[in-house]
Amino acid sequence: MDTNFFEKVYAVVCQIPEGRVTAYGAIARKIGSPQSARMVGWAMNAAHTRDDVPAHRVVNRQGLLTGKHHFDGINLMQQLLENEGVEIKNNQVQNFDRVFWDPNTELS
DNA sequence: ATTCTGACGTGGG
DNA sequence: CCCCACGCCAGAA
Repeated sequence: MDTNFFEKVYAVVCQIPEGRVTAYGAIARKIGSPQSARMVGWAMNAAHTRDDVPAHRVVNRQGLLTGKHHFDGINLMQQLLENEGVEIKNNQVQNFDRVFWDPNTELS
């Protein structure tokens, strides 16, 4: 929470454009800990209480909505993404390559 | 203080 | 191609 690590994660996640998704590893890489992808997920867990952090836009490397179970409803994450124009099928982001937003590439 | 687990990712067998 | 193990850091029991 107070740790700068979470702040970094929030900063990146918060910058994810609407209708786009990113991966935990991509964020981890951006903040300087490419192998700490787990922490990114953990940070999201804490972030899920914050409205400022669109945790629903963060999926795993496969494009799977792995964290959907942590949301209020199992469909909430998918609903939010679909609402933004992201097509989801069977917990998987369709056209993942197209909607994928890499903070290292797009954000610099 | 110690131990385990966790919304991942990569590498090796 | 499928399965297993390791690494990373932080928080909770």
